Amino acid sequence: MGERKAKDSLFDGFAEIAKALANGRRAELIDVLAQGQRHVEDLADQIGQSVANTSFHLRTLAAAGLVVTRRDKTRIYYRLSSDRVVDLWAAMRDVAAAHHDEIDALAAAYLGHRDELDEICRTELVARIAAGDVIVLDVRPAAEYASGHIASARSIPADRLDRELRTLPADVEIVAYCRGPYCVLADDAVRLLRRRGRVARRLEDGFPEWRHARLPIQSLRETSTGQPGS
Amino acid sequence: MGERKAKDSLFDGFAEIAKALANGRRAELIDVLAQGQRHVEDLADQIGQSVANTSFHLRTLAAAGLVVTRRDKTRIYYRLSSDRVVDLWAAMRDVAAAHHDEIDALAAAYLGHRDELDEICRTELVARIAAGDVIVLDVRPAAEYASGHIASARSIPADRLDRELRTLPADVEIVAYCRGPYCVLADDAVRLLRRRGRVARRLEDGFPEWRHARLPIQSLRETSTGQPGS
DNA sequence: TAACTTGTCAAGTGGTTCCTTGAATAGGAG
DNA sequence: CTCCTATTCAAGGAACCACTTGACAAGTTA
Repeated sequence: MGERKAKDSLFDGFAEIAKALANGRRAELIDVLAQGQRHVEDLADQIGQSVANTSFHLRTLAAAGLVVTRRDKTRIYYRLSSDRVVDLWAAMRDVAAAHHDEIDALAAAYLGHRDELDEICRTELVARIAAGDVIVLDVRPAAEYASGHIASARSIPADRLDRELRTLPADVEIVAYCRGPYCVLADDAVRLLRRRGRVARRLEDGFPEWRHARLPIQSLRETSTGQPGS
Repeated sequence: MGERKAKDSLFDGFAEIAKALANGRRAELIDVLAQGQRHVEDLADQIGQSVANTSFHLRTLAAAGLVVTRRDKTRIYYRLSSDRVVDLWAAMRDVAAAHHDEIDALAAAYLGHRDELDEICRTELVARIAAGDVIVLDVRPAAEYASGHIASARSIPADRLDRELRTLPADVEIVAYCRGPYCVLADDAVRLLRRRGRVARRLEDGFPEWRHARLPIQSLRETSTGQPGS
């Protein structure tokens, strides 16, 4: 094999990784899987696609080595093959946010205006948790909370928040968080809480970034869920 | 616009970034541009493609915001739009090396066996440079050396090394470096130097990683070349 | 201004990707 | 063993992508 051809093949190999991420639906899958493992039907529902199509996308990701599977009873669970994939996904969002002009407009269209939400940064939240004068609220779906969440956080999925609001003490500030910087769940939660007269803010980014910063986390059913090692 | 549609559009936007990298030739372009700016004809030569096709690929990268252009006299120079793009490229290679089984085989086919080359790590090289008992050799093309190189390094492009060997003192260890972990230039240089009876090793990774580690660098023609700010 | 250089555009061809529909598997449950 | 459920496979059509060739555009130099 010629040197040129060998080099081309190697870089085609690198490009395979990018190809796997080069589709909006697969990007959404990575974003969901960054929260923890999920089964196919669940993922199909998350990205709003047919099960067949979702299965196809998952195989594409698996072929590129970005996700791996595990069977548990009748379900097949997919998860990211390592934290490196989370880093890659974060790097992609960073570049997109910094250099792809359209992204700002698209993010605004999806997320709405964020200026008034007063994000709280991770270090400040750590201090507030230590001081004990704040409630940390995980508004992601229950399965994601089970897979791993901020230590001492309480779970109220976004779609049940209005109903379960009464179970939250009224005189303590609430900090809501969700999947990451491009997830609406915490934004919507903060807006709802404020309409109901609570003092609420949004945590910067989301759970994967908190874990990446090696801040304290917990998970339910430690053995069967949780995140990749390696 | 529905929430689903807005979310899909946003993630399609992220996928645009990956699409730009989802081609081996474009990946090679990024790899070359990580060394510094280059003009189109030069880049076409580097990736072994026609100027027209190279121009097309460069526009694709530019549309995704990964590269920007600057005209200088009759030439148009492309460079990466920021260091974030270098990070993204590094993250991609990391994931590929860790999870895509094929990559190992392809890398071996292109690079040959590296075991015998004894890489030296960056921190060790910093100490050896301070001690002054080593020659650092940049074997990349002259244009890349001019755009930026390890402080105190000397430039002898790989294709001239055999002829200019005599200008190197015989009793000092030589450390060669090039573009990065997937570049053959330093490997070939070390092999050649050893055949000629010199003591030589290869630096881990290459120049972009050295710069990323914020270790001392220099460049010629500081104003017109060099790397992106931001 | 005219001639030249460099880079981009346009059209065409062969190949690949995405998503839908409907059928096939592979395990677990009864 | 048979049924059932979750997932995967296969076929097909519309859309998109890579690379070639040859023409065009935008500057620079004389």
